[in-house]
Amino acid sequence: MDILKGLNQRQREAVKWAQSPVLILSGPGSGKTMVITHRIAYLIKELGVNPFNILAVTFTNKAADEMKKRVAKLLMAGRGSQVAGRRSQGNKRQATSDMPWIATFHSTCARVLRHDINQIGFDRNFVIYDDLDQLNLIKECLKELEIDPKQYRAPAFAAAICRAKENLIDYESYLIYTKTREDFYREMTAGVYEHYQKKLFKNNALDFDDLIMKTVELFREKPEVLEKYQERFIHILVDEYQDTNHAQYAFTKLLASKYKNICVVGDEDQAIYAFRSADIRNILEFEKDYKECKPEVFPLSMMEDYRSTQPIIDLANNLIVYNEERRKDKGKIILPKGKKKRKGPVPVLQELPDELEEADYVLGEVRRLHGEKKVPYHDMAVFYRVNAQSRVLEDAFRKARIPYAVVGALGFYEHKEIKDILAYLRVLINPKDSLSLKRIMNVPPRGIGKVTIQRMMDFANKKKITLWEAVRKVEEIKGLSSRSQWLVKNFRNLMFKYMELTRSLGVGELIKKLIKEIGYIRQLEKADTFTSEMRIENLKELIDAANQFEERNEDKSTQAFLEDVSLICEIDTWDDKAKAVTLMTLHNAKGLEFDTVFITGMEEGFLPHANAFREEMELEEERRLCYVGITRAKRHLYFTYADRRRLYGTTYWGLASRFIAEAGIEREEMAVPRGERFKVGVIIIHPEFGKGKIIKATGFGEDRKVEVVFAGGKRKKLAIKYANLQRI
DNA sequence: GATCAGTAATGTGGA
DNA sequence: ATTACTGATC
Repeated sequence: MDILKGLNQRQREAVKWAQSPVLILSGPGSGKTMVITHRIAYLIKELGVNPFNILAVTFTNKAADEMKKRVAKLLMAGRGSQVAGRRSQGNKRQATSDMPWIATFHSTCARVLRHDINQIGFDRNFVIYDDLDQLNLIKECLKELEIDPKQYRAPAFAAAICRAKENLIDYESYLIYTKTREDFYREMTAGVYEHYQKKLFKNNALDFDDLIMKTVELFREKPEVLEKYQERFIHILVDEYQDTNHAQYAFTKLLASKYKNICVVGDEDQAIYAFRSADIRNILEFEKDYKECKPEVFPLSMMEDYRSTQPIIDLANNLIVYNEERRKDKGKIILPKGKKKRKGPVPVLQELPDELEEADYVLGEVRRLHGEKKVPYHDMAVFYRVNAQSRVLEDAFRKARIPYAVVGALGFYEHKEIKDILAYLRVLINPKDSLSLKRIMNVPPRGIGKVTIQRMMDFANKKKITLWEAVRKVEEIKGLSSRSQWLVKNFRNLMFKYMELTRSLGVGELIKKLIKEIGYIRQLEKADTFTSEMRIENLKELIDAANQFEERNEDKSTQAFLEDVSLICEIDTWDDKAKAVTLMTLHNAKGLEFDTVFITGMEEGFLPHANAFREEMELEEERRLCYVGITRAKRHLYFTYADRRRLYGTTYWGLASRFIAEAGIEREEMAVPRGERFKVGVIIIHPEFGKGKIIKATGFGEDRKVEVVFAGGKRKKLAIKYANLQRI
């Protein structure tokens, strides 16, 4: 039973229980990844499940990679002794890989669609559009629908379409929905959505949300396809279940509906993606969904924390009880491992005059901890709510010559030069991709200007053919000068040549040759601007990445490479072994841990963010975000806020975040004037309701009123004058 | 047709 | 502050 070694009782149960759907509620630092990986290993080694029949879904590639590594390690250990006991569960025909399928939702769906999307009338060679491509395509739609892009913003349509897809609402449904109410704007959105979707189809492209939605569509429309995958993925595990949206929920539900061997792991207190339609109810109501879930056993909650010291755990617990939308059944506060309190330094709260001094303060502490406490740089992180806050911090780190790494901002694959080259690859694979074709036709400049491209597009629209076909038939286009035609023909020959080469060359070699032939680097050198050098470096890195991809993967095709890079996100490429302090948003911080954590910008309007003030639900999400931040810290934790903060060219006058008081981080100066006894954070006893904590306080003296959360979760507004409260 | 300069619009979080 | 778009100039 070596797989169970080193696990506590709860964790063992979670690993072993294979007879029903399983919900595991895992608090921060409770060994969630360990449970998932050990469960996978247990299924394979102890129960004889074929790895081929296991699917584990995560939200980032980084999490997937980490999980793969750990599973591989577990499977390697004691190899040989267990193999004899392995019983294959069907699917003997198919090649058995030693490793289960561990990947993100998006790449899992992409893979399914690569195989079977033709069954619902799509081309299997589709390309994947990122959000910038999406935005450009929507702009095209607006133009064609003659909607004034100044009056109606393209990003607003993009967001609406994303939200719709995340909830599995296709444009037909969206249209029907709008018909039931008189909403001009929604009707317009429905029109854009329809047009956008048809254009995607013409380009043979899918956007991110399509990957999930089309897979669900495929499963629903083709039961035989669904069954194929149900037989393939007999055991399903989902990580970060609290962050699944409706589409992802439907995907897992469909897959699991046959064998019901589904194990989901999550923590609603760490749900921070409602803004992209993650639905916290998925985890709150898991047992309703899966009736076979044994309520006497599950949910299994793991609230023992192996990560943080007691003072940090206390703050996290203090803060999170202010949220109402939580599962009430798990007595949910984090407990230190083994009931033994781990001592540690008291978290620090520091007020600063402005964002520059805030950065200086952080730097000072980084230096001190590095020097005095020997905390390595890579074990420290600075968190902030919005990406824009990173600039000042970066400057400070650069000046101080302390190594740092920013996660976020502009990702490698979002750089213009990289996107240009990738657009070439896309067209080579899928010439129907008119958006990418338009992008590269004159990059680097080869004399094919806007007018020429517009004429070709008009021609294509008139003849109902794609832009690429228009390129092929350029001789037939009237109104183009012979010079233009000649230039287009040259471009066409170039593309023909590379379409051939795509078949014979590896993707690394292909990119290298292509960049050279089109003179991309030459043109950058000529431009010799501030960024040229960096861009050339980036291109070299791209070639590198392609070569590495070929080394690492079985499928070395350009197609596979494109898919890989399309689905990479920023956190995936961040290397935590680098000897650098990490700067990132609170959203990116989930799932990570550091010895030292700085949470900066603890101000009303930033954390909680001003856009979250309207609804209690949104405020709770901000609180969870703060909770996530706090619980990343193993030992040292800092909060900073600035009285005055310049951002986006304006000055914001900051008030200390309400979360500071809620978490019970007190500074002397923060006490209410005239020494009010009943202030926020104070624990009281009420003669009728018992023990509670003050979460809001208004008025002074005789008029003092407080809002209290009582132990059972009840909230009451009380006047000090009448309610006989005792401080404890 | 390419390039540059000035103007206008925008700013939460992300696969 | 940065970027996207427009119009004027080469």
